Amino acid sequence: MRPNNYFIEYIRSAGLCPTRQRIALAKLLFQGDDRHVTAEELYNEALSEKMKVSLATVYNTLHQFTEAGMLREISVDTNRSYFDTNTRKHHHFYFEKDGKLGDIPDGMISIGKLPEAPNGTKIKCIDVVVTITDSNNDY
Amino acid sequence: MRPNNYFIEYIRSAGLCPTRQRIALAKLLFQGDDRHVTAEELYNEALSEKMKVSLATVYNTLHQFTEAGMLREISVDTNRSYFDTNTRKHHHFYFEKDGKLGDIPDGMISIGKLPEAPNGTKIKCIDVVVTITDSNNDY
DNA sequence: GTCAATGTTTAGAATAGTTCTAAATTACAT
DNA sequence: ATGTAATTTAGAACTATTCTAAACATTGAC
Ligand SMILES: [Mn+2]
Ligand SMILES: [Mn+2]
Ligand SMILES: [Zn+2]
Ligand SMILES: [Zn+2]
Repeated sequence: MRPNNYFIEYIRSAGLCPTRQRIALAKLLFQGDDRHVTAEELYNEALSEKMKVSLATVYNTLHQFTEAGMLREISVDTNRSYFDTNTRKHHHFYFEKDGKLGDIPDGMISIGKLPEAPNGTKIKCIDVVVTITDSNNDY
Repeated sequence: MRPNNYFIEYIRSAGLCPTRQRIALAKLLFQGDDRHVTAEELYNEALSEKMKVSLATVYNTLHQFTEAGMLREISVDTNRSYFDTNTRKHHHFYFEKDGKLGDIPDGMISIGKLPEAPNGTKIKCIDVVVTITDSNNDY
């Protein structure tokens, strides 16, 4: 159970004002284990904890935290964005059935040599997604 | 320049009726080199070739072709779906600047051993996306 | 060929996730 | 405390996509 101050300092050190909403959302995000959330999920958690925060603020905050390197945004499903509290290098399982993401520990997957990025560009990131499907839809 | 009949047979062999719209879209998709298109792009191509087809049909057709294994759907950007005419195993560059995809030939990347899929599930596919960014946004 | 049955297309409405707007509120340096 | 800049908010707007249900095309039997 981290002290309130931990979150305030974390937000401040990212160059953002530690507002009531940002502190509360940071608590939901960074209190426990690493997680993969959608905006809507986080908003609903906030509501059920009786927090006073708007959906727009949840979106703003998720993007600001991402911009600040506290979160990573992941595109696996074209319908919703996922935000990952684990910003270390790692890859993902995508469980199609329930729309959940799971981490694949780094080292579990190795990437061979890559073609060079064209001149004037550079590789920003490499994302591996292993999509998991229910095995009983294959007859 | 493939004959009309080629497309008709291709569509038929996928278990779909070779309708005027499906034939014309198949021509746009499978006439030349492999491509990565969005629904909107394909629709605009169709319009500029004076084809009579609706956007809903473009979406329907892309999904039916995907279902039938003629296309592969790719999620790199949460705002739009890409459809790939190359259904062989291969991975992608994503050029963030212009929203274009490029193929990474298979063999260029190697994936190490993976954790097992949980019981009752199986691995559907493994997708690697190498995001390329303009190198001048890094000071 | 005709015809019925089934499959397909379509325009436009609807949906859903996300972003925008501009007014109200809050944070914080002085 | 006060003023200024940053933040939040409700709701409207936006955009990609899907749905609806009526019109139309394709197919296979005759
Ligand atoms: Mn975003
Ligand atoms: Mn789709
Ligand atoms: Zn993760
Ligand atoms: Zn491809």
